[in-house]
Order: sequence, then structure tokens, then C-alpha cells
Amino acid sequence: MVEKNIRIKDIARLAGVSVGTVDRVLHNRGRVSPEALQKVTAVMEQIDYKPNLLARTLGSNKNYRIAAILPDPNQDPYWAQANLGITQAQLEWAQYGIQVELFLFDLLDRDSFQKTAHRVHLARPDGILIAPTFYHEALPIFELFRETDTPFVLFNTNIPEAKSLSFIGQNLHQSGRVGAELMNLGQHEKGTLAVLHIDEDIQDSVHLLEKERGFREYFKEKSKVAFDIVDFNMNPKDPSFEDQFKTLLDDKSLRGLFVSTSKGTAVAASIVEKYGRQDIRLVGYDLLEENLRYLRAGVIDFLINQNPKRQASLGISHLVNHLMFKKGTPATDLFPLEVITQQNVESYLGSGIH
Amino acid sequence: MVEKNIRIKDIARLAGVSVGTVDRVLHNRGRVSPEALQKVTAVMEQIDYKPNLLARTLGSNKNYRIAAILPDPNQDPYWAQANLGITQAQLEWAQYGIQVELFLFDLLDRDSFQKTAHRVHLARPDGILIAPTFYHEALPIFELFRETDTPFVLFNTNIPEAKSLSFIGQNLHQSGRVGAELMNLGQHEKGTLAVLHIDEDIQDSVHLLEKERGFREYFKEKSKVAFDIVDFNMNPKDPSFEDQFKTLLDDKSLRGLFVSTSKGTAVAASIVEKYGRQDIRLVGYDLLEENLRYLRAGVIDFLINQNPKRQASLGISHLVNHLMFKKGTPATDLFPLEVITQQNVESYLGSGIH
DNA sequence: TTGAAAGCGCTAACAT
DNA sequence: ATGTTAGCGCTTTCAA
Repeated sequence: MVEKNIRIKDIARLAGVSVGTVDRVLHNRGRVSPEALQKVTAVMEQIDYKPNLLARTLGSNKNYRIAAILPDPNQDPYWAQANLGITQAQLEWAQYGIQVELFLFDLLDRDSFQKTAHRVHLARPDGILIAPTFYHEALPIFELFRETDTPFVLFNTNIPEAKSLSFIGQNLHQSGRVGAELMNLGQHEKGTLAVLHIDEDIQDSVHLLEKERGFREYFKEKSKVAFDIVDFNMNPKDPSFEDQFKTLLDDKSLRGLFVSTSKGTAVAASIVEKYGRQDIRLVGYDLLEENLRYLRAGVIDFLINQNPKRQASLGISHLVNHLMFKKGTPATDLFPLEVITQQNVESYLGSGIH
Repeated sequence: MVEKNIRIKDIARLAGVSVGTVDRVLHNRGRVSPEALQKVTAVMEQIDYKPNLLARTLGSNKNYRIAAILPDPNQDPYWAQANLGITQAQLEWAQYGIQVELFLFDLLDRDSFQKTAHRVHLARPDGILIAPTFYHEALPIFELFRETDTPFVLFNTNIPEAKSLSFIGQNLHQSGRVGAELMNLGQHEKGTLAVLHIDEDIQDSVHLLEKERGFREYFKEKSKVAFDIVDFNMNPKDPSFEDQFKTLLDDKSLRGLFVSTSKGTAVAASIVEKYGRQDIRLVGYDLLEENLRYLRAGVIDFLINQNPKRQASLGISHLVNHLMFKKGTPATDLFPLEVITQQNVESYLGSGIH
């Protein structure tokens, strides 16, 4: 009736060898004769052995150190959320002997990124979670990690050439398309749509452009109304920033704003509110405290949730699965492009995943 | 540096008693002298003991049987998805000695619900996951479960009086509000909106009415355009069903349809397509195969995802946490009200959670 | 009422 | 190359 799970001991008995030998075969640790190997594999093919991961973890009794490399949470609420995910993972795994160490770099300083990564390399962790926001600086870093055979997981920004253990994040091109769809919905008068990249350092932001491409592609393909799509790179620290923005808002044909960054979304909302242009549609990113306020007030119409917190905590989980449970992890874990509105936002905040 | 986790053995040493005694205190199994109790609790207050759940589970070496009660998956694709969640949970937990048994009842037959629940009661499982779709019949069943002290978890339909271990599902009233919001978005001409309850047995569907209430409430509060909101209970098996529907679609002032069930969404979409009224907005429920086709084709505009699969698998997880890991579970686990569109649907399907 | 000890399934060190 | 064995932290039985 209740078929007991097969244990290593059972395999050993069936194959006529000892548990030690079975274990060596299972993890190909070598030092096993061809005959023994053959006998064990023969048995393994017959039965469906599923190791008890609890016992495996308990038995191996190892401690792992995982390094998490990300921008300073104090510089940006987006990264503050990612940091929360790390903290959560820290707590979750601490009791199983997993130690998560945080390595922060300056969001605006590529040099600091490099230095931090080097520090991590010297610390020789067993696994690495990294947000590789600087493309060019990241490539040689990956080389370094590979030299020491340290598994690393990318999150937030994908760099396929990295050959990382896995990537966790979203499809940015599609994200732009979702933004466009939300922008387009129910628009019936032609006019201007603006894509705003509001960031203090736009230089290397290929990922923002990826969103813009998706956004434009959607309108090329789908929209029945002829929109004029313009884009701006804006630096909120720039003294002329608000004037620039005001000029944009003065255009009576302006129908909507698509802001590609989470922090930028709040900035844009504040100005839109200030100049009373709440009739235009505002689509932006992420459940930052400030964004929530504007969403509830009706200034922001839609937020696309990138879920940095879950990205980070799942990144750690993937590393744990790999290191501790010796479980396979998916090469890419693409998160759903969650659409947040005034009416469903509370259900997201309350759902515990966030 | 790396502070080791505190173990029972450590507590025992600090309190000057044996591990057996500590264990008895921890799980108040009794048979411990006031002095011993006092010594142990004193230590416990000083330190932050977090039991190693892996070891706990491995050590206790128990097998648990969990019964899952839900409507026959063959009758409705929605329940087929819930069933997938059960299957997934079965596989996930099998290796840890958790056995999940399926008990199906006829979706349209309250008697069958009762009989099935009684069978479960006689089988004396260690835990129960149940979709209590029939309110009145469910109440005495809960009484039965409570008699044998069997923990049970509700999913899909909430019955607060049940005093269940927990409920997993969505806030239906808010779900209706989300539906209304999506319906309202960008509508600029006044007209008629129809709420459709398409079901073979509407009698007991308080939960559908809850959605309708939310829907109406939203429009009362928010909408600037004056809409006429009408509602219909329709049975697709009824010979006059299509005619009724056609009459509805012939109304040129019809602006949108809000369908409260997942299966009904596909039915409605097929008729809307057939009579070429794709200009009206269609908001429905769930990522059923058929619904996906209509969403991709642009007939359905929005789907609200109830995620039956994850509801079911999480329900099992909660029971496992309770029985095996002795972990607390949240009294209610309200899922986010996910908004699915043509542009983000693939990201949901690919994300592995679904 | 208490403590000692065996055992859960697996790992890894240690003889052989 | 192979088998034996002592743990991992916790539960649970059993003798005292």
C-alpha cells in the first residue's frame, strides 16, 4: 500500500555493495571499480531513487557562505527592497548553516562596483548573487568568478555571456510592451507619448533602452491611434530638470508618460501632480512607498512590478539549492510582469510574497 | 564569528537537565517536574532557540496522510488546474512521507459533496484540504472534522464560521472592484455594462454575488461616466442560452461584459466572437486554455487570475507545515488579484509558478 | 520524573 | 577500491 521511499541502504542491498560505494557512485566521487559502478547503475535504472534532501543536508553538516553584491540600499528605494529580500533570505537560511554576506557598491560609481567585486573574490565565498548593473566592468569579474569555480547567480540585469548559474529577472523588452499596452488602453485621441528615462547615470543603461524598444514596437504593431512617441533622458539632479519637465507638460497634446525607472516614477508623479496634469496617463515601475502614494491618489495609473525583493531572495534560494541540496536550478527564472492598479495594489501588499 | 546555532543539547547543558527533558518542555508533553520546567524556561528566555526543522522532520520519522476534497477535474478546467496543484504537491512531498489522497465530488451535486466528505471523515486522514463550494452542506462537515480534531484548510471558497486552520483564496469583493476598474478604464461613452454569472448551478453561488457587489460598488464610487449596470444568471445548458446572449449583444449601447466565472468567460468569449462584437470590453477570470486563445485573439481584454493551481498546492504546503514542521500557518492567505493581458500573459505562463 | 540511547537517511572520515 | 562507522539535530522509546 504505502510504498516506503527507497533509501541508499536499499540500493546497496540490491546491488550487493555497501552504502559507501553507492554514495560514491551517486556523487561520482571516484574510487569505485567498474564492476561496482555497473552493479549500482543497473539498480538505479530499475528504481526511481529520490534522495531525502532533509537527510542529505543534515548529514553533510556543511556551512556555506554566500556573497550578495548589489548597489547601496540607501541610494535608492528600489535597491532597498532588493536588500530586504537578502535580509529575509539570511533569516530563512541561517538555521541551516548558510551565511549570507552583503557587499555593497555605489550605484553611480563603476569603479566601486569593480572594487567590491574584487573584495568578494578575495573572500572566496561558496556562491555569489550579483546585480551586474555595469555591463563592461562586469565581464572581467565573471571571468574571475569562473577561475575559482564559484557559482554565481545574476539578478535584475541579465548578461547572457556571463554563463552564470542562472539569471533572475524580467524580460525588459516585453516589459516595455506591457507598458505600451497599458498606455494605449482606451486612448482615443491622437497625441504625444513620452518615454522618460529619469536616472542619475543613464550612460550604461542598455536595460532602460530595452524597455523603450518594446514600448515603441508595440505601438508600431498595434495601435490604431497615431501617436507621436518622444523620449527623454533626464537627470533629476540637473538644475534645469524641472523646467524641462514643465515644458513637456505644457504640451496640450501630451497623452501619457512612460517612466522606465522606479525612482523616476515617483519623481515624475510629483511633478505631474504639482502642475495638475493628472489627466495624462502615467505608467511606471515598482511598489515603492512613494509610488504607492501616487497610485492611491490617482496620479499614477499603472505600476509594473519588478519585485526586487523576491528577485533577491529567490536568487539566494537558487544558490542554496545548488550548493546544499545539489538540486538543479533553472537557467533563467523570468518573473511575471505584474500589473498593479489602484484596486489590486492592496492585494499585492498583503499577500506576503511582497 | 560564525555563531553556531543553538541546539537542544546546548539548552540541556545550560539548564542542567537532559535533552529528553528539554524536548518534553518544548512540546509540553508533560511528565516534567516544576523545577525542571522552570530551569528550562529560564534558559529559553535568555537565548533565541530556533529548532532545526530538517532534523525535527527526519527524527520524528512520521508518515502523514492528507485528504484533498475538490470537485471532479473532468467537469471543469478550473478544477482541473486545482487538481494539477494537488498532483504537484503529491510529488513534492512524497519523499518526506506525506501521502496526498484525492477525494472528488460532483460539482453540481450537493449530495455527492456530503457523501465524499463523509468518506474522508471515515478515512481519518491527518489533515484535510477542502474546497467547500456548498455552503450549507459544508457547515456540518466542519463539525465532523472538528470532532476528530483533524486540521483542515479551506481553499477557493471562504467560510469564516468554519474555524479552519487557514483559508487560501482571494478577496472576492475586491476582485469585483478590480474587474470594474478594468472595465471602466478609458471608457468614455456612457452605456450598458453587463455582469454575467454563467454557471450550471447558480443557486448557492454567494461567492459570485460577492464579485458583483464589488463591481457595482466601484462604479458607484468612482466612475465619471454614467453606466447602466445589469446582471444575468445564465445557464449554458439552457436551450435559450444563446438567444438570450444574442439579445444582449444586439444592444448597441452595450459597452462591456464582466463574467464572474472562468468557464463562463470562455463561453461568453465564443459568442462575442461569433457575433462580431469585439469592440465591447470583456473582462473574465483565469488562465484556462480556452481563455488564453481568446485573450491572444483580442476577444477577451482582461483576465483576473485566481491561480487555482497554486491555491491547491499551497494548501497542501500549509498542512505539511502544520503537521510535520509544526510551523504556524497564516489564518488567511489572500492571493494577489493578478491582472492578465495580451502582453503579460506569456510572462505568467513561463514563470513556473503557474 | 528523568536520562540514556537508538534511530531517521545521508555524508564523510577512516580503516582495511 | 571498499565497507564500516560516527556523526548531523531531533524524536521517541525504554529503563531506571
